[in-house]
Amino acid sequence: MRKIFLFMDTIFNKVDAKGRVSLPSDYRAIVKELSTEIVCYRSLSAPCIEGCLEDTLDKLATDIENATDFFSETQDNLTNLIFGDARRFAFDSTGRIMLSEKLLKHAQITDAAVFVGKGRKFQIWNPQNWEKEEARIRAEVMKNRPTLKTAKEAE
Amino acid sequence: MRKIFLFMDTIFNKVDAKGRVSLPSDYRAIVKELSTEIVCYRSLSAPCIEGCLEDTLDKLATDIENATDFFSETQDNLTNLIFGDARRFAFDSTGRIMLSEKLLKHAQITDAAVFVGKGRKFQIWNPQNWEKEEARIRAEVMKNRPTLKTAKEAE
DNA sequence: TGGTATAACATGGTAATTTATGGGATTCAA
DNA sequence: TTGAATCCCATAAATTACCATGTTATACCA
Repeated sequence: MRKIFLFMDTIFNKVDAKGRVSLPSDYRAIVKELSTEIVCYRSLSAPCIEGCLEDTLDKLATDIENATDFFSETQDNLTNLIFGDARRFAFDSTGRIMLSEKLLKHAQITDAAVFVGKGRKFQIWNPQNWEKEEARIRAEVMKNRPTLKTAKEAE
Repeated sequence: MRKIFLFMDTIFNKVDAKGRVSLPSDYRAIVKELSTEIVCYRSLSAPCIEGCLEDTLDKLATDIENATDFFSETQDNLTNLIFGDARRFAFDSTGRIMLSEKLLKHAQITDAAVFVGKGRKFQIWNPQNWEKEEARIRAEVMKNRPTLKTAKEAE
C-alpha cells in the first residue's frame, strides 16, 4: 500500500444516458490500492458531489470521538448529515460509476461532469458551475493570500 | 526516502512538438529515490510552472487538515485551488515528462524551457521570461539584502 | 597535460498500451 | 414483464513506453 493518496487535477468527463461516468484513471489507481469503492455524498456547502475513500470518513468519525468537547452541536449535526447521506459507489471493469439521481440533482449534472481534486477528497461539479466557482475562489484567495498560519487564526 | 535533497541549478532544455521535456538528470536522481513521478501546478504568483515531490504536497495536505477543521471554508478554498490544479507527471525511460497544455500556456512555454532549482521545489520558465525575472530578483535582493532574521520578523 | 575512449544525456520518431465512451446483451427485482 | 442496473465488447483517441541517434560531458591513459 502506498503511503501517499492525493486526489488531484481537474478532469472533464461525459455522463451518458444511463448516468454512467468514468472515474478518472488517476483516481481509480488510488482507490484500487485500498478497495474497489469510493464514498460519495452531497456537499454541505456547495452544489456539488463530494467523494473520498471510506478511510477518510472513518478518520472523521475517530476525530469526533476524540474531540467531542471540541465539536459544537451544530458540527455534530453536520456529521450526522454526512454519514446519513453518504453511500458507497463501486466502479465496473471499464472504470465507470453510476451516480444516483439524488446526487446528480444536487449537483445539477446532466450530460457532463468535472472531477476536481482536493487532496484527501474530491468533488464532482456541473462544468458551468465549476467554471464560475473556480473563478470565485481564485479571486478570493488572491485578494488575501492565506498562509497556513493566518488560515488558522481566521477561524 | 533520503532526508536531504535540494533541487538546484538552472537548466535549459528543449520542448518538442508534443510538449515533452527532459527532466534534468540531477532532478531525476532525486525523484527516483522515492518514485517515478513529480507533481506540477501553475504558480500562484508568477507565470511559471512549479514542481515538487508528492511528499511535499502531502505534507501541505496534512498541514491544512491540522490548521483548519473538516468543514472549514478556508480549507475548501485552498484545497480546491491547489489540488485541483496539480497533477502527477511520470517520466519515461529516457527521463522526459509531457507537460499539459494548461501548464505550458500559463508559463508561455512553446519550444524551450528553463528549470530553476528552489530547494524543495523547482520552477519551469519560458527562457526569456526567466531572464527578466532573474534580473529583477537580483536587483531587488542587492538593493536590500534580506537576512533570515528580518525575513522572520517581517511576517 | 593533451588526447582519446567511454558513458550519460537530450532529443526525434514510432510502436504499444491505456482510457474514455458508446452500444448491446444479460441479469435482477419490483 | 418492464425498467433498471450490471456486465461485456468494440473503437477511437490520447497517453505512455520503447528504440535510435547525435551531442555533450566524463573517465581514462599516454
